[in-house]
Amino acid sequence: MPIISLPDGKTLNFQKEVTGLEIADKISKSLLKQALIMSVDGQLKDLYFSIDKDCSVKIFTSKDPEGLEVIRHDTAHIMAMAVQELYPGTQVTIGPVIKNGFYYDFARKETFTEDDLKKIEKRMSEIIDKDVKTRREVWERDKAISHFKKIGEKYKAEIIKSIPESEELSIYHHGDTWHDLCRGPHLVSSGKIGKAFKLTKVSGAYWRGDSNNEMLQRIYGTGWANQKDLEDHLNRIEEAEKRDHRKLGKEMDLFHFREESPGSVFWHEKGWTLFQKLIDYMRMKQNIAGYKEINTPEVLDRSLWEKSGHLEKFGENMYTTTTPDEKIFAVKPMNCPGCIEVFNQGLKSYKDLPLKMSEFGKVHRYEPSGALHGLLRVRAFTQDDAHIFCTEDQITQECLIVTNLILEIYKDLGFENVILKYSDRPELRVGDDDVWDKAESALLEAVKATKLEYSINKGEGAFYGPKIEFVLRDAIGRDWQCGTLQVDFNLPGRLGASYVDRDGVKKVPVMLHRALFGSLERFIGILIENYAGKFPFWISPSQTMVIPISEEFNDYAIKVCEKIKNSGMSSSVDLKNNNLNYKIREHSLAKIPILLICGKKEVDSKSVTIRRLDSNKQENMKLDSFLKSFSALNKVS
RNA sequence: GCUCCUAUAGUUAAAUGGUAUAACGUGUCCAUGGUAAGGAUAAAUUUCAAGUUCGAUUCUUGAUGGGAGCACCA
Repeated sequence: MPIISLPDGKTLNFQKEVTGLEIADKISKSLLKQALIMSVDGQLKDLYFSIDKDCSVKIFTSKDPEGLEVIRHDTAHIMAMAVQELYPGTQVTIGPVIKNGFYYDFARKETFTEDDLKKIEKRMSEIIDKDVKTRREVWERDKAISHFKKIGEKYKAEIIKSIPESEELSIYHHGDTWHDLCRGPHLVSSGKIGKAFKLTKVSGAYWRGDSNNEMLQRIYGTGWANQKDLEDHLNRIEEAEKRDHRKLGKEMDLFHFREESPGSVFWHEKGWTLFQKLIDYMRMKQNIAGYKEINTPEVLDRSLWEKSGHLEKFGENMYTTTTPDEKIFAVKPMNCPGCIEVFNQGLKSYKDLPLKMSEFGKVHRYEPSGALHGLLRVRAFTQDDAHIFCTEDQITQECLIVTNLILEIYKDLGFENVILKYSDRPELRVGDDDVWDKAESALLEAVKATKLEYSINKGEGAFYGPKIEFVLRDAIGRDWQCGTLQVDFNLPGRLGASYVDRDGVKKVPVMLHRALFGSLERFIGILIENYAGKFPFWISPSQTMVIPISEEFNDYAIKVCEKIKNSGMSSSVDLKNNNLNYKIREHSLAKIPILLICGKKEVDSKSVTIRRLDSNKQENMKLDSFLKSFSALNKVS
């Protein structure tokens, strides 16, 4: 006689075993129609799961995340079913729910084409229209393994072998012809899925995510509760495409890439201006924070990289170069060894610590070709790097100071939403475990002290120490990993760094590695996408454009432009033979924040009429007051 | 690096087994203008290498670059 408690506190009494469907029916007809899945004492179950004892039940619809997830999961199953119907001999592997949708990995000799996706979509639609019923069975391990082997599904058989003995093996049947090994739960029938899904792309993916394994074909889909949500999602993708920094970089004449040097940026004047502005800004902030800026060579003898451990642990990513007399040098992939060499000049005392040395160092890393992606992943980039030499006692405090600096800088650039990722020791590493213990606990303590949200990534630290990464959220809700802070008990010792402590004994300092933007190149890519190319006035690479209404006012326009430049802002004057409308359109599309129009009225009153980007309001002001108020805007407070 | 897709004026695209078309941009000329495209005209293009073919920009193979993922990662 189960008594079912509902989320609103009410209870329902039943005379005998009861299913989720019956409970929903008892609550209301409309809930029965909308019900997708339920939780029984917090555990998600199929709606036809039979309940025989008292428990609390919650029924989910497409409005709940749980409901949406099961819709996506079922869509993945129906997709696999459609694929196997259309392409016999295709093996199924795994098909999980992911953000915004799902995918399923298949093993098949022939490749899936875009046309195939359309055919699969159509077949899925037909299966959904047929509203085939779902049925769950529990199988014996051995039966399951031999069954899947027999029908040629060797991947499924392998999956079963890796499932712990203690777990129940459930098989879901969709209709009479198709079944899949799955943990579930699933919808009652295929009709519940609805039609708000779309297969989006097909690509390769390694079996079990391991690049040593064979490659499968992965079909991605997006799935939603209703048509509107699907459209909204597709619109969001379109919006993101409009902001693509590779597209905007070309349109706005910021940079380009070319075959001769894949993954290295050719900065154009405007892009380079942006780059330099960020460096100027960082320099100012770091000066205040007590950093000493240095610069070290880009090409260094291989012996240094052997000593530091880079050649051994990072060698696959390093460029080396041989001189005419057969000496081998490496192009630096990181700035740290060079920085330690600077630290090593002259005797250091404990009184010098913490010693903060910054470097805008250009590093080269031979990244796999498939990883390259515009400015976001390049082979040559400039780090806003710094190394802080300190004692063990100072680590936590220094980490906190760094974190605050990072947050302040992100905020100035328009990013207020920051989370942390903490990564501990990787498999491939230098240094003893007790040293790692110390480094990890000191850094984790600092992470906790920031009171920011953080996640832990096991085994993803640098080869010389644990790290935290700073992830910021942009204007359209995407997360970007930028800054990093790493605690290093290893490299200073390897490269012979030391300081004289209070007791007169030489000791090895701890080194903190930190970068705030991470890579200037990457950060600029993120900035472009965040602002859709419409930069805040102070970092905009072309801040103002002066437009005379006709040739008659060229002299005045030139004078205005000169005055703006003399006040430290950038300005150009458009003397071309086009009409005003044309010029306004052209420079608005070029995303110049301020246009200054000069005609008779302005000449007579020594004023300018300004037009701000994305506004058609005309603001007339005296030239002097323009210069004054906009110079103030030209720096962050 | 792996799988799939892809490569045409400066840019975005179109077309074809007989060397290519449009728009924007650029140059020149006319129009001298008040807040998102005034008019005319000219110049400019098939990634590279092999193969098939009488003939390849088009078909095939390879290389290189680019794209979507995977793996790797700032």
